[in-house]
Amino acid sequence: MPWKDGTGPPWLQGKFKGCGYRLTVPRQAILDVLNSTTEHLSAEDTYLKVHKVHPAIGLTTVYRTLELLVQTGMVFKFDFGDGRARYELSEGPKGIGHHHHLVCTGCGRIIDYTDFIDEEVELLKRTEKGLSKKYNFKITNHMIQFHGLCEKCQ
Amino acid sequence: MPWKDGTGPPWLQGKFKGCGYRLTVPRQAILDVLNSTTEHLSAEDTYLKVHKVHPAIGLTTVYRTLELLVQTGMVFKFDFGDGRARYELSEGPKGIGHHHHLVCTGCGRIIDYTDFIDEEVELLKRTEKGLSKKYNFKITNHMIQFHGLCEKCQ
DNA sequence: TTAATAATGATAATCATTATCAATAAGAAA
DNA sequence: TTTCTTATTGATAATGATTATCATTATTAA
Ligand SMILES: [Mn+2]
Ligand SMILES: [Mn+2]
Ligand SMILES: [Zn+2]
Ligand SMILES: [Zn+2]
Repeated sequence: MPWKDGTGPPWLQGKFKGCGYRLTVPRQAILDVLNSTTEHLSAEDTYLKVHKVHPAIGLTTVYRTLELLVQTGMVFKFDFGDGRARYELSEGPKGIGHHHHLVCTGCGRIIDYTDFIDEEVELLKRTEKGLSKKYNFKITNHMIQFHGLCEKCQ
Repeated sequence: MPWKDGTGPPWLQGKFKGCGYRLTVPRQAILDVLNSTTEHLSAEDTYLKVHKVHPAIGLTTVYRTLELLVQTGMVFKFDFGDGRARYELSEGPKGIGHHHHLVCTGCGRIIDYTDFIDEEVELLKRTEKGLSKKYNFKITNHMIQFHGLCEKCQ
């Protein structure tokens, strides 16, 4: 979402302040959890992990913070079809970079992949440019998922 | 989902029977509604439209039927971020063919697009082949969304 | 400090989706 | 047809993820 001071899209930490938000203990803790996992955590997953270190932090705050992180572009929110939203740091030191997902419709397993990204990126750029022009749409992000059956499930 | 008699992936109508399911009045009515709109209907949207012609058909049946249609591949289920699932005939006489979506994060507007699909299709094929091999994943479908701000919202 | 305001967390409320289960409808058998 | 067997339906209640409230607490600026 819009950065209140007009700065670019920063990542993590003090970047919060660039939007006029406070980087509080709960927010820091939630960022830490997201930054130290490769899983696709639900709000409750996140809450449980945060809870181990900071038992006082509530589920409501986790929901609120995740939403804030999504709005500021620091976190991506996904729906993999299991009835709860899943969150993932959009970028970070320990995190995997930009990637797409394979979703097993059998067991729900998610595979991050970055293969073929080069070709994809090139095409996506062209596509985004064309779409932006034709539909006068300001594209800020894209989402690609492949659905199918994983090794075990097929 | 799997076709009980081993036939290919058919569309609409009597195709139901190929799976051992009955093409009942409610199911027919729901298919008719989906087949006569270009909107991305939620379960309740669908119910309301069905209700005008068949007031006896209940919301539960709409949910069940939509899920069945999704499982049999006749309908795609989407999450555009507004808290309810959206459904669209995967293919049909009056429907638009395979396409992807532009999602406005401002007002929720959805734009179907088929532009650049040729290039996309080619790349997707290659990508799917590569991913299938590398991860031993049987890919059955893909989902692409571009998120951003529409004309009005930017 | 103190004042002004942003953030938090316990709780209750929403609301889309599912589970139940008795009543019906549809297809097969007689 | 008539009967039998089973799939389907719909009213209702239950579930469960997410949000709204609101009094309390933490943070920042004066
Ligand atoms: Mn991922
Ligand atoms: Mn569409
Ligand atoms: Zn699987
Ligand atoms: Zn818009």
